[in-house]
Amino acid sequence: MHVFLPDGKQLDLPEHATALDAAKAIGPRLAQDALAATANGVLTDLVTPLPEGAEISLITKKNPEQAQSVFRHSLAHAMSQAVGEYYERKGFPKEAVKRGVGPSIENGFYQDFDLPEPLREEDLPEIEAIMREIIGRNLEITRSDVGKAAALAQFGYDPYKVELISELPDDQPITFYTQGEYVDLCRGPHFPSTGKLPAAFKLTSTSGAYWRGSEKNPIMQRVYGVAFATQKELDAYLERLEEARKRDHRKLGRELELFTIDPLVGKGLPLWLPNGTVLREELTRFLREQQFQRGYQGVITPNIGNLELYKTSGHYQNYSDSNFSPITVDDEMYMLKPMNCPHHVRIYASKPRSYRDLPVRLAEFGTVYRYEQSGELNGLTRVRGFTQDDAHIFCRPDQLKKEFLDVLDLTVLVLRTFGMNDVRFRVGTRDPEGDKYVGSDENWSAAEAQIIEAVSEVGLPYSIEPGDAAFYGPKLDFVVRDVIGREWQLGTIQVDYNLPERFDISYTGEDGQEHRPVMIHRAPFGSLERFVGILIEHYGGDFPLWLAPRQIAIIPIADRHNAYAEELRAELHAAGLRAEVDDSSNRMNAKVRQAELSKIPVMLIVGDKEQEERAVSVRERTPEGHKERKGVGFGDLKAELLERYQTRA
RNA sequence: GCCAGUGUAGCUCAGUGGUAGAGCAGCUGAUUCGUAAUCAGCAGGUCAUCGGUUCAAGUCCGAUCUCUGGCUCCA
Repeated sequence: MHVFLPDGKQLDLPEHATALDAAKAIGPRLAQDALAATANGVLTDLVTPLPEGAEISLITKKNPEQAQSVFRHSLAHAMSQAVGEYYERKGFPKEAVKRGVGPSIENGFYQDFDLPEPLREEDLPEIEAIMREIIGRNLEITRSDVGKAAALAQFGYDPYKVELISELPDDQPITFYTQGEYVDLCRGPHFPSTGKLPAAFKLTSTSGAYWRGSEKNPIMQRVYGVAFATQKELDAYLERLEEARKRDHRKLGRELELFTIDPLVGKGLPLWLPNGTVLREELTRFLREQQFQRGYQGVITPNIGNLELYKTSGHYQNYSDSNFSPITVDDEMYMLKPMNCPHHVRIYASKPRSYRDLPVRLAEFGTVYRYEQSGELNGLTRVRGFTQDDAHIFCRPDQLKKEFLDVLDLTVLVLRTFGMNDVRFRVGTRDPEGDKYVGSDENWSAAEAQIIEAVSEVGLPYSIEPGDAAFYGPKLDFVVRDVIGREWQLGTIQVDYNLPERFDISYTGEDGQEHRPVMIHRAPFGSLERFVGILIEHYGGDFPLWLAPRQIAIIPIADRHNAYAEELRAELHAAGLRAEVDDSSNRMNAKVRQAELSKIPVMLIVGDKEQEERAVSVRERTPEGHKERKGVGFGDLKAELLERYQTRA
């Protein structure tokens, strides 16, 4: 057989040759240093036969980062072996440890176990030590092909492996990887020996995980690890985690007094504190202005509705798991509203509509309630009661695309305003196998095509995710990546041919006939709770002036400057700015520190000099630290701050 | 909901069966100071809750609740 090297040269090799054979043919030094390889761009290891005519490239200790998924996978095996030895040392027989899957993942790896007794997080350092022993033993990792019957016999004690092996085709050999005493069913690829695995790894956490990801299956114990080619990369990753902890909106939410969650009020039901309320009101004001410009009309609807409303809309039947239980009032059943759309449809239906009236764009900051599983609740990002920046556009089919593009434009504006430039679009289409969908195939296909056309016209990156659609129509979600690389799903736009049908709404066309409008559901922020949660982490609590709940701290140097400070405060306040005076008996240094810790973007320091000239000394927080300006005229400064506030700069 | 962990003052945390502690925040007093902590004093607690073991429980055991990390789910 023959393969091709990266420079295009052909290399002749014996039949069933592996990447190691290829390396040996090139030189003994390369064979020594080789860790893994790619064949036709796909990662493979040194012991798997190469495909005939493949373009191959060897990965050595010079570029181990190219084989990340390979060594992470091998580290999962090393961990799996270490956990086995850990329980053997505790006196359990070898068969007591049963294993699920153990793949490489982003940043590391995990392995699922069925253990004789639970593993605790404090046991992880010991497992890690055994892993390092296994690496120290420099065990050769070998590959072997076994027949199905032999494989079943070998893993007879492990029901998970038996299940996996049984599902493999009968006629193909099953591959095993072996290192020392440890054998595992595995497709590979793997590093050539445990001694060549990088030392830059760390076991981070344990968790429960259902076998094969289904709630109906038994729960297994999962151990997570992170791993990189070099210690430097591992350190950088751990630092990033640390940074994420500092930015955690739950921590900042408490420190900056933005919101609180009180178990007596109810879990998943956040209370917005005065500072957080300022933030939220700035956001809604911003969006209201935009919506006004774009021809939206505000509406207000109640927080509960007659059960019949949700039966008509289908929400009651389709989302029974996540609705709050109905309440009986007199002889009727009511439910906390899980969605605003049924109410908005009834507003549309409140009078006859002509084709001349369309599009009708109804907007509401509408609060909805959904039963989320208790284990899912998380700060502001996952709650049971939240307010959507919701709107429903009722339009003629020929207006759909224009309306859709306008919504897309609004969404992009929103994301840009908050500096969320790293965004991608996710088009959720039908799952071809699914049966939860309502409406005709024809309408679904039309809507899916419209969305894809609009998104590609805007020219932003998008992916198509079959099965991600809502039950009533396809949707477009926006996923942003924050400053530390995490992805968040924010707003959504959904085309809906179904609700107009279910509620039998119509408009009178030019031809005098009744026609069915199309609906667009859209929420650029998604939920205000979640958006604010993400915004807190995005800015790390350092909000731009227009959003900062506390914008200006006026710091008198001594008590005799308090009156002047108060005069400035009143004037800024009258202009609509949020200013406060720190008239405590602290020294100025302490007042500056207080303002810094509260992340107040602008400090005005006033002493004798300033008071004399009706000036201020300005200290502003910047990403690098702070910036100082002395002797700035107060009138100029007020104008400057007002300008920045009003333009949301 | 499931698995594991966690819970001590408003916050951050110490307290390994024998008298509940510290720093910060708060209050009072003194200090009036030029760009990240002035000093002193005072007050603050059913150690999540309920039950058990013990002469004695913040500490050991059980149940419940909260929160955390995951899993599953997410219109």
